[in-house]
Amino acid sequence: MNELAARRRLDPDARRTEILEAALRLYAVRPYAEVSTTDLAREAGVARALLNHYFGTKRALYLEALRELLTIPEQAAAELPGTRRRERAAAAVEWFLDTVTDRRGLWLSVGLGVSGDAEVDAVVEDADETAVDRVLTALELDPCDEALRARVRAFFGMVRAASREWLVRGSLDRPAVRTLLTTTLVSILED
Amino acid sequence: MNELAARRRLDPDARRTEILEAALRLYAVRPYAEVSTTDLAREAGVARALLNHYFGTKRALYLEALRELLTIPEQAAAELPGTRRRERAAAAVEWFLDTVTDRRGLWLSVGLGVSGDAEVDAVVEDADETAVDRVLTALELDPCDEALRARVRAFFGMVRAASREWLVRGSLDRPAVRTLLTTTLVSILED
DNA sequence: GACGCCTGTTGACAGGCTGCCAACAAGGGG
DNA sequence: CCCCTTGTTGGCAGCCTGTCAACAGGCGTC
Repeated sequence: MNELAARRRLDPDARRTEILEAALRLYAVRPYAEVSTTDLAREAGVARALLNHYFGTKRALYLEALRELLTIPEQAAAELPGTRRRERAAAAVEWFLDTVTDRRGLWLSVGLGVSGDAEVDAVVEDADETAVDRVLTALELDPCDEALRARVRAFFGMVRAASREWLVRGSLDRPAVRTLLTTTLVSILED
Repeated sequence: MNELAARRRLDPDARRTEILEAALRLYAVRPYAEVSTTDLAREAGVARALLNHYFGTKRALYLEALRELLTIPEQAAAELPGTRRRERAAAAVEWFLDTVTDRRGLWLSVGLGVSGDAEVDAVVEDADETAVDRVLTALELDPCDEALRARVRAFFGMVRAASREWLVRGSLDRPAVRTLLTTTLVSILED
């Protein structure tokens, strides 16, 4: 921290946000294990100890960043066009593809699947839970049907894998992904 | 290594295997980041430096263990009962569920999804590739159709997520998973 | 049966990373 | 203008990993 930038004194919330955004920027490029707290501090233009002060632990900061990333913009999704279920499902898929296109770098980098790590999994599962709510509500289905929710969560597994095929491998183009996901979504909804 | 066990001199292959199996045992319980080379060495009853001697790096040992775990027993799977495609698909799914039931601990622990880490992903993708071959061959479909392969890989995403719902969450029972996967598999095969 | 060599095996070292704590200083209140 | 709250930092202690020279098991040789 003996850089050009002098010692600034910031509002805690502002500083927290600065650090979080720096973290998101780094995790967008390299995976968790390859980012040191020194890197994070440098990117945020801050002393390393400040990370611990605000987030306690490197891991906690990562979880926070992950949660931030996975938080779906709560907007819309309720107002989907179409009347028949298949049309509404197609619209939901389309909306998802748009969102992913925006956040492409981050979405793909932070790890999209289940990690085998309990805390990381918990964050991902939380995010999935609200996503399931959104989907079921948008499709006018019962959000309390546990078996149905489970099938949608399973469907999300395919969503992640299909995104990868589309964005990383390039083995499917966007229309193909749309068709695949829409068809599958409709199919799993009917028992 | 000043334990009870005296210094044994082993055939390199045997020692390699011992270490690998020790690693699989540990990774079955704790995730990669929480297992130190000291732990690995103790579990294998060996000096820490020997891990590096045989595998070069802690990470390389992990990748080896992961590859070992994901290697599908090459047996069978070609001789599936049933004649119609749906029957054969159902049989394939059933076979998969049996396999997972066996290796449950390991399968679930090592992380089932995409990790965001290039090398780990590569190992998982390799395993997926041969799995795709098996499935398409068993179902008498063209293993060279790239779009088809991509859809099957996407399907594997659902397979992993559904396994989780079944084994970890208990939100789906085995018959429900079977139905879900079979239906979906058949559905994605027909463009 | 004793000796010597090949090589499997190990202890110790160096570098790097994380969490913690006492000390420093920005900047608003008196 | 000074002081005090508290945001911020440098440095310390502990742990972890990769490397290397040295040790010793056990097979071949005499």
